[in-house]
Amino acid sequence: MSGERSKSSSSASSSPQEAPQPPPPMPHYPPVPYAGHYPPPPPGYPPFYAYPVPPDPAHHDPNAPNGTAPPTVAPFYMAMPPHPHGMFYMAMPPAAPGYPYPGSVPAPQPPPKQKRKQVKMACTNCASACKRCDEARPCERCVKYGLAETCIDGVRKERKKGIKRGPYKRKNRAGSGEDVASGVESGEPQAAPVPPPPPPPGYPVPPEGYPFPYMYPPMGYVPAPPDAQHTEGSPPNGAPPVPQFYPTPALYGYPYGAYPGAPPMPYPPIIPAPMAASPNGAAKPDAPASVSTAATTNGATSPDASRGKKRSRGKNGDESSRAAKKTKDAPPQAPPQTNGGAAAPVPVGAADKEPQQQQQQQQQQQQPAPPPPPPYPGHVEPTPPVTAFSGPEPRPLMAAM
DNA sequence: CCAGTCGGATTCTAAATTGC
DNA sequence: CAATTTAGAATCCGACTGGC
Repeated sequence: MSGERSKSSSSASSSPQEAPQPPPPMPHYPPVPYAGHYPPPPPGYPPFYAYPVPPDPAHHDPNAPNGTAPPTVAPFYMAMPPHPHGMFYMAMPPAAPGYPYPGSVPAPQPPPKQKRKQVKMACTNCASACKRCDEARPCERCVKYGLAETCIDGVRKERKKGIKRGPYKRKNRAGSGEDVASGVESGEPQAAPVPPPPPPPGYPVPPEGYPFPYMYPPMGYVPAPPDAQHTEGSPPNGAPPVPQFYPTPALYGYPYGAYPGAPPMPYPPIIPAPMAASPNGAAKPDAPASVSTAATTNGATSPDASRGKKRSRGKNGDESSRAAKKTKDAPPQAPPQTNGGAAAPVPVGAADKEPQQQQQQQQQQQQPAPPPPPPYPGHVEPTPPVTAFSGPEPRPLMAAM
């Protein structure tokens, strides 16, 4: 995208060849004075304790990409308090509009960009310089540069007439005028609020006004998902895979110090599964990698990356090029594609995936039965990098009842 | 650092079309 | 004829360069 600051010529600051970057260091979690056993105890253990994942060379996959070493002390896992049988709610804030991660932290919304206001007619000087003008004559800029004498309005070219247009496509107006009025500034048409699904049979109804979504997870341990991360524990020679279990994500699933929006922890190591554990251990290189890649894809999307500019300044393009630009009515170029160019860098798949995932999640939430379908109920899509969580403070991940 | 240059996104606005 | 849609034209943001 874009010349990316074609400074490459001026300052070969960065190495010419993009060497594979090591995965970003794991966030430093504070040491936890817990020396509890590992893996976690069965239900009934004391609430809220954490422990480091012990190094386990036996689980180190020598073939792991990037020579990923087995985790030594991080991540920390935090066990959650036992829940009363029945259910618990996982409080999740409603997804921000357009944010493909329902239940996660609202996307860091950039401050609403102020709409550009332009003058009806820029003076000739400003217009030629492509600079901001104002209504005054002489305009501010001309005064500043001593061009007050020549600060005059340009002449707006007459619009072409007789342009044929196709049939107009009516924009769906939500019927009421109020709608239109309010929609002007609010912008996107908001999807109708979806009523929370009723709790599964046998489960109590969540309290009035409780934030949706909530979960009715199975208690205890659930079978490990048929996830690539865990398939390696399967016995060889085609024997049926040994059922592997691990706690539900609510009981077990967030790194110590997790905060809303933190990247999801990889599936924890298999627990009681007899001698079968993922060679990768808990720290699949994907986890940190996801952070790093996401960081580059999302937050770090350099501002100019979206602009795709190519600046080829002709040496002598001074006024000739300018003239060429200003008289660009001459070449009947391809239609400017009014809106198309603005194509916001929206992750193509994301928008489409969102409803599906939501639906899937909801469906799964309505099935309290232990056997979870492939997409693990608590499965969290790789959260976008939390570059700056500006929330007041970590929210309780869930509220037990 | 500042001014000049300029590609292209954004905004404006008039012509074309629709609906009452 | 007013309202609405469309698209041509203008504005100007922001990246970039060169001079001081």
